[in-house]
Amino acid sequence: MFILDLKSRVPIYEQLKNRTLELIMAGVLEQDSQLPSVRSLARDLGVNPNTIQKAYQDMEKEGIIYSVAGKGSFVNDINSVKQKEVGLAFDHLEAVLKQLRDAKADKAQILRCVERIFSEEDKV
Amino acid sequence: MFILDLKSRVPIYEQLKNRTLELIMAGVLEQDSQLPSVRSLARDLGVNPNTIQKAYQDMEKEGIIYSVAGKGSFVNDINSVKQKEVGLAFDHLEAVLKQLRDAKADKAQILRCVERIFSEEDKV
Amino acid sequence: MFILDLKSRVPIYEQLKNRTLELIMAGVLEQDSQLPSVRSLARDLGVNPNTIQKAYQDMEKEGIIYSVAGKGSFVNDINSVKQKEVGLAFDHLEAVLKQLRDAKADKAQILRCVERIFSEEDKV
Amino acid sequence: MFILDLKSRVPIYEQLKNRTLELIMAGVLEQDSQLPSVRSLARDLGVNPNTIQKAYQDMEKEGIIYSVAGKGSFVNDINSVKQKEVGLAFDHLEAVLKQLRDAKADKAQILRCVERIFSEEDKV
DNA sequence: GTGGTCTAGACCACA
DNA sequence: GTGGTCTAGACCACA
Repeated sequence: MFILDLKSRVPIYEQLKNRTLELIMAGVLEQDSQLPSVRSLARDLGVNPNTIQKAYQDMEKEGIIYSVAGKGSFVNDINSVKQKEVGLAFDHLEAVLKQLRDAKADKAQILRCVERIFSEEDKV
Repeated sequence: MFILDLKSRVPIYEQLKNRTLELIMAGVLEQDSQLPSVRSLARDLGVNPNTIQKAYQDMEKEGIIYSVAGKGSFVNDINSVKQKEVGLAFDHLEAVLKQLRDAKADKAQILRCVERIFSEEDKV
Repeated sequence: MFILDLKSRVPIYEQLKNRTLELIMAGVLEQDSQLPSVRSLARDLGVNPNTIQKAYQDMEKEGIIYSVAGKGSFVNDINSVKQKEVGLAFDHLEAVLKQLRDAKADKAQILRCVERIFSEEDKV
Repeated sequence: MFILDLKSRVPIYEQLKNRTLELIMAGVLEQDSQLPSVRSLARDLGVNPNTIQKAYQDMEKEGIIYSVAGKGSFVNDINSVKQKEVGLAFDHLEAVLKQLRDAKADKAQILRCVERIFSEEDKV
């Protein structure tokens, strides 16, 4: 479920956060479902527990997950997370569209791209 | 023409590269037009010459500009640069669209976004 | 393993890149093997860390190595590197042969040279 | 006869020297033939006369040409020049062959390369 | 510990 | 003047 690219320049704890968000957005991780413990995930991924810890702490600060002492970490209310993610994605969309417009890209090609992506299946 | 956000986490030399690409894509910097010299730009922006140097050398390695000692730095053949940039932008577009699709975003809203951006003026 | 000629007009960071390529081509540095850290190599060679950094970053951009902050620098997929290097060497060979041909050099002498080099041992 | 690549990183005065040597090696410039004057060549090439001057001075120091005050610059004894050039070319040949050998390149392919180059016409 | 960014400032070759 | 190389040393994020 969690896969890392150790060669990537993206920090491992960022990869963990991104992957968790992906799993939430895709409905794999549901509200209040438990995340693997810091130690077990560190062991499975062959990574320093501090790195997992940092990812979890970040996500807790951002309201994505919550921790219960002695029990573990759990997925928080999903709707607010989803809403924020979609908002960010629309911001990115705007930025890319502006870039394409300024580069005199073909609007029709962009529309075809939208149709194509939305007619494909989604896989996580 | 060149503006920096010193508070940004984006490295200064990256900002310079991005800005130069923007100016090229917008047609402000034309083929073989001369860029400000390393030292003069450093002075104008209040930045160390080494930082400008790094941006310029990066861009030279990427084929965006060419530098000749004793003469200055100049914009390279623009078509290949433009083509590559548009290709990258479409890659980004695809990624964002997939993200929005997986998040069950409204396709109609995306199409409205495209129309809106393309009906606005572009400013550099 | 790494030796510098400080008197040479060839920049130090270029010498480092060349030497690394030699070690890769000779099979001394294998895929994913770790290079000395920027600081330790700088100390060993009596050179500023920035100079090592420049060599490593160049090689990373050229796809020869990959660097991950906090972990180190490692040799990348070797086959593509080897292929490119051999291609370049053949280009050089062609250029030199043309020069010799134009200078009316003796073809037999060139062939003897080939035989001689290929009957010698290679040392790295 | 003299062509420059202003985008090249090779200094202009080096390009001038290389081109002059090429013309000598190809027999276009014969012994005691006169080179264009510093001023006229500078004008023709759109280059600073100091740059031409530097190339001529270098070549005089290296024994390739000689200057007569008030008359101009002339090609020196050609045999010694040719001999030195061929010597250098063989040094390059050896270096490239060693590189190819260490990279386990195919000797037969190298021999075919020799045959091919020597069966082609030479053009200056 | 690791690599990445940046400043300050020197010295070089070239035009 | 131009860009290119290098030193010395600081501070940062990440593992």
